[in-house]
Amino acid sequence: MMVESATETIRTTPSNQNGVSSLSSQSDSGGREGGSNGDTNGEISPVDLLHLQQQQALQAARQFLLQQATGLSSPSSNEVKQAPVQVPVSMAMMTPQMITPQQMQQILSPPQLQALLQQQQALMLQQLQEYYKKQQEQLHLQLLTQQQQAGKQAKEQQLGNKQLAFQQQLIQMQQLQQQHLLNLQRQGLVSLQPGQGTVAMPALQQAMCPADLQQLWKDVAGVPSTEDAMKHEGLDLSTTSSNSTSYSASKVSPQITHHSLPNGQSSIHTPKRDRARLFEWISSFSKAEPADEHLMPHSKGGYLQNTHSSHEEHTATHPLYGHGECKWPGCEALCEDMGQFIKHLNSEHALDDRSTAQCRVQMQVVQQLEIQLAKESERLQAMMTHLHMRPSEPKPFSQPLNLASNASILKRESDAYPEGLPHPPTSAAAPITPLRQGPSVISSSGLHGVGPIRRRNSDKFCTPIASELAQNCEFYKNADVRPPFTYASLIRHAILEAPDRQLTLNEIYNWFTRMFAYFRRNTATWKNAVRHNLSLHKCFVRVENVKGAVWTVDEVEYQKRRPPKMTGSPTLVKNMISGLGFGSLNASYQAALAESSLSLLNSPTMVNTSTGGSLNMMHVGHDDVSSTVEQVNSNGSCSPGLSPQQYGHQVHVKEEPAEMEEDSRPVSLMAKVSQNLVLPGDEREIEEDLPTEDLE
DNA sequence: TTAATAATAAACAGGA
DNA sequence: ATCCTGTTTATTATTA
Repeated sequence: MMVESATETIRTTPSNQNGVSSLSSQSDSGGREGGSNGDTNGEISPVDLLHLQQQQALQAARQFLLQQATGLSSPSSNEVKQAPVQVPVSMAMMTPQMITPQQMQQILSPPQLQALLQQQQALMLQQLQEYYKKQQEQLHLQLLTQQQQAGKQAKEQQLGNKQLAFQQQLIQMQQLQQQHLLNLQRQGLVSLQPGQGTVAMPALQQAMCPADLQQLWKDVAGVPSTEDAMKHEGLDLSTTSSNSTSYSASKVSPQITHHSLPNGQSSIHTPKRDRARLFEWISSFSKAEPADEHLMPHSKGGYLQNTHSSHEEHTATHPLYGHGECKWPGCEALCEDMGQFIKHLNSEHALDDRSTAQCRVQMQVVQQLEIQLAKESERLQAMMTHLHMRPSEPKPFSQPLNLASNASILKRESDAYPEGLPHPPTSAAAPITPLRQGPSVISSSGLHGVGPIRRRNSDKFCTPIASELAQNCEFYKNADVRPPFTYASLIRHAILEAPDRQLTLNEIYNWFTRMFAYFRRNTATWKNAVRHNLSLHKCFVRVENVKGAVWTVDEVEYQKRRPPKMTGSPTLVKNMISGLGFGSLNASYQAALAESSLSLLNSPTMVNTSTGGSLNMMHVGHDDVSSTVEQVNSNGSCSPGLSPQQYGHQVHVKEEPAEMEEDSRPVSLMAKVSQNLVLPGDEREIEEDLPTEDLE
């Protein structure tokens, strides 16, 4: 299901590229495959299923991460010129049957790649979880049966042994499952960038809810008691088994158990080998850490290292020690001083299975929290966006709009945003793209990563440049990928990002090189293009300054030069709306839209007379959703009442009231409308795919 | 097929 | 003379 939605994106890839048709067919089948697998989960061997999906996801993931790694492994200083990492693109060489992850990566925009990966991984994890759950239940059932039978037989020792075996199996399952999950994370999710990380790892969230984690902690903490009990051969099954069961019920355990534990012997009983493995496991994280550090400064690896090298540090403070007690999860042992704590740490939390398992869990907790943070951040952003543009947006045509329709707009948007799906980061900002010309962004972003290219699509209607940039800032900074934006939109963005919304040519250059690795080469080419754009487009206004000339943006002009195709009569607008497949769109809303576009047509003077905030806000708002947010970022002065002067002087500098926006307004409206409309639609699709996404 | 748009290349001018 | 900035024209590709 999720896979399908991901491939859906691919399927709609533009038909102008050689490999596209092949892509469609390929992804189509892939989508079906994934879907059917998901449905027949119970029938097909889960291992096969996982394998298949893992391969799909990981293949893409690997490629993506590779790209990231190459971009990020080099000194990440913005100014450092990076060796261009270019992926030779030859779509023509693509055979219909062969879509390499590389090509996928090139076709998909970073956010889309992320979305795809996340969806696939989410799917995998979900299915994994389901499968594990089944296994767990089965096992538990068996255990109970055994208990009953054993009870009847009244053979205490045998019972003990059997139960012990199951117990061990349970524990092993837990561990393996955790490891499995973590492996998946590591392969696909761990190294995502912070910005992108905000949308990453929903999969884990699906696999675990906070309550699970809590329970998990208890259970993992409970492991030692089992261990001890087993050592004494006098285990208290009633407690331990229930513990483990409750854990496993929510967590699951793998069938894989059987091959790692052929005779049901717990790893606890083979400490040497396992410790070696554990150590290896842990060090793998420690080693992996440096590379990822700048991506996830708060990464768990550091934590792990801290934990395990703590005895060497002996500093006055210890992250695991506070208020006189050990802060090791689930420990809370009282330690009078640091020395005692260290002692306790070394004795109780040495490198063993339990500690490692707890570490794993802690990692998951951290990731869980990161996910939560990401979701909340996104929600905040959506809220800000919403509050930002709403009050101003309806103004120009507030009369014709009744409250109800306004409310419906509001609702749609607010419904759409907070979901915090992996996809939305970009799609939320570029809602129009997926449906109307969905793939355009995709194709433009990576398809021709090198050389002279034509790409402008994302700029077509509502440029999601701000949010896209915000989301993938790091990506573009480091990856030698051409940003899928027009020069004009980039320049505009650069200028608007400036504190006083004006930049010299050189500053614009610097912004380009700072923000995009791609523009750190071929400087002559793109600089010429920048100059060309500045001169050519009326939306860029040159203002003589004391110290030279600066460039500003005339938002009105910028909006004017927007796609002419979408302009037209309200009927057209209406038709388009219905044509977009929003059958469910309520009629009054449509009418209101049409009407509002009319009112816009009829009141072109508003544009000029009202240099006030509302006008500007409208433009800003409609242009790209997050540009309002972006203003918050760029200069703290941004507020719902964005000072008109900020645009005001620019508007005045170069004003051509005569030729009015007979078309620009409807365009703006359309863009706005599309955002409001497509989002929900987009949302619906994804919602079906990720039913458990939104957990709260 | 056509028109609009964008990217690219390049010629050119003026100023520092 | 050279570089930077800015304007303009031409060509080509893409898209609707």
